[in-house]
Amino acid sequence: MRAMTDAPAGGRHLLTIGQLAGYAGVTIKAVRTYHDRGLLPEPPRDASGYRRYGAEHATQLVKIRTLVQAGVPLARIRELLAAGPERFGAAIDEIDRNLRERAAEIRRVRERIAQLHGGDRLFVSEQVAGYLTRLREIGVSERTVRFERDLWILLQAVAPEQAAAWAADKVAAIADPEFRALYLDYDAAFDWSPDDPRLPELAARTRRWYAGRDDSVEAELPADPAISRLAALTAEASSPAWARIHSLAASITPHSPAT
Amino acid sequence: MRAMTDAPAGGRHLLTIGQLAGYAGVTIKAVRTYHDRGLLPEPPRDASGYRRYGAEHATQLVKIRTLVQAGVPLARIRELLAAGPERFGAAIDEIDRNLRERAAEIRRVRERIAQLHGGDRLFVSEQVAGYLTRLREIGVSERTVRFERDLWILLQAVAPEQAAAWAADKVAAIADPEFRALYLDYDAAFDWSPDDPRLPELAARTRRWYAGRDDSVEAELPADPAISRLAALTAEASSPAWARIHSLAASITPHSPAT
DNA sequence: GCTTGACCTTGCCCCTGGGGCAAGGTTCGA
DNA sequence: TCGAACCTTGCCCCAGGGGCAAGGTCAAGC
Repeated sequence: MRAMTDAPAGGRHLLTIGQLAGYAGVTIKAVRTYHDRGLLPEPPRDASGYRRYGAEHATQLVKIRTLVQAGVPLARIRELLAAGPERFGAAIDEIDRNLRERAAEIRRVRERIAQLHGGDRLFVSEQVAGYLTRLREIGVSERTVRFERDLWILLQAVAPEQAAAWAADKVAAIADPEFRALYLDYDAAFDWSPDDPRLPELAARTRRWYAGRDDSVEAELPADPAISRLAALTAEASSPAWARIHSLAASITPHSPAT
Repeated sequence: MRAMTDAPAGGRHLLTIGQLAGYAGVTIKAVRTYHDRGLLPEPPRDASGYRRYGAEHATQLVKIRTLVQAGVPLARIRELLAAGPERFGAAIDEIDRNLRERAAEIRRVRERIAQLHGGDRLFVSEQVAGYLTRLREIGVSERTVRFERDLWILLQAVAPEQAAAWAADKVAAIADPEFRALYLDYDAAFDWSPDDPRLPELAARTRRWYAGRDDSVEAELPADPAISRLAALTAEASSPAWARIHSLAASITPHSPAT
C-alpha cells in the first residue's frame, strides 16, 4: 500500500492545477484557497515549482466541491474530511436535513415576495390587514387607509398586545353602519379647512356615537396614555380639520374614527 | 400631504433604532448598514442624538428585509426601491424565478450529497462507475478496484474523450470470460514477488488474449503514447509483480488487464 | 440624588469564499 | 524563436454584516 499512498514516484502526480481544477469543475483560485485553509494537502512540485496532482487530490477536490455547493463552510469541511467515515456519514445526514430546511425557507420567502406585489399583509398583522381591506371596501380613500396602516405599524412596533386589542375593537365597530358613516365623513373631512362649518356637527355625532357604546367594551381596552397621545398627535399632524374636530370633542380622545 | 411625508412634528417619529429593528426582525447593525448603503433614509435625531423612526421607515425596512432574505444584493434593492412600481413588479417576478431556480439547485445538490455516502459515481463517469461495479461483482479485490478508479480519474482529467473510448473497450472486454479470468489472476498477483514462477505464464496468457482480439477494435482506440505511459508507470509503481509481467510481455503495453 | 442596567452613538477591524490584477517564470506548438 | 497559454506569489477588493471599544443617555429602584 505504501506505493499507492505516499510514493512520489514518477507518473503518479501529473495533473497541473488547471487540469485538476477543470476536472473538478472549480477555479484555480479555489484550489489554492483550499490549500491555504488546509482542506486539500499541498501536492509535490515539479522541477519548475508547479504543483503536480494525483488522483487522490482529484477525489478529495470533488468531495470538497460537493460539500461547498451544499453550503457547508470550509472550516466544517476540513473537520469532516479529517473525521472518520461514521462521523462523516452522520454529518452528511445533518447537511441534508439542513438543505431540506433551506428549500422550505425558500418556499416561505417566495410567499412573502409574492405579497410585495401589493397588499398590506407584509407590514401588519392578519387582523389589521383584514380591517384595512374592509375600510377600502366601504369606500374609504386610499390616502386615509395608508394613514391608518402606518399608524397600526407604529402601534404594533410599540405595543403589539395593545394593538391587537384595539384592532379587535375596531373590527367590531366597523360592523356598525353608524360608525361606517362617521368614518367616511372623517375621510371626506381630511382636507377641509379647520374653519369649515360642518366640523362642529361631525364632532357632535362622534360624541353621540361613543356615548351610545357599551361601557364594558370600553373598559376592557388597555388605556395607555402614551399610545392615545401618539394616535391623537399623529392625526392632528396630518390634518388641520381632524385637529379641529379633536379639540371640539375633547372628551372622546382615544377612539375617534380615524385613530 | 406634506404633513404626512416630511413633517418632523412631535409624535410621528418615536421608535428607537432597537424598537424598529425588533419590529422588522432585523439587527440594529443591519439597520445602520442600510442607512450607509442608502436603502433606508436617515431619520431625524432627538435631542440626545438618537435616531427616531416613524411608520414609513418600518414599512420600508420590512420590504428591505424581505428582499434581503430572497437573496437580492443590497445595491439592487436600493435601485428597486427607487424605481417605479411597474419596474418593481417586473423585478419581483425575476427574483421569484431566481428563487425557483435556487430551489431546483438544492434538489440537485441533495442528490449529489447522497452519493457521498459511498459509491464512485461522484468521481468518475457513469460508464466507468458501472465498470467498477462490474469488477467488484466478479470478485476483484477492493484494493485493485480503487487502483483502477484512481487511474480512471487521472485519465478523465487529462483526456476525457480518450477515457470514454477506453472505458467502452474495457466494458466490452469484461464480457469475455477469458478476460475476466485473466483480470482476477492479475488481482491475485498484485503482491506476489517479482520472481514468482507463475508470472511468466500469466504474461504469456495475456499476450495470447490480445493476439486473439479483433484488430478493428484495436485500431479505433486513440493511442496517445503519453496516456499509455501514464497507465503503465502507475501500474509499475504500485506492484513489482505487475512491473515484471509488463517487462515479460513488452508488446502488449497499453491494454494489460489492470490498466 | 445615585447607582445600575439597558439603550444609544461612532469607529474600527474581523470573517467567508473567493475575484481580479500585477509582475514575473515556464512550456508548448507553429 | 516567438507568442499564447500556463504557472507562481502577493496584494487589495467585494457583500453583509459581527464584535468590540469607548463613550453618552435614560428609566427604575433605593
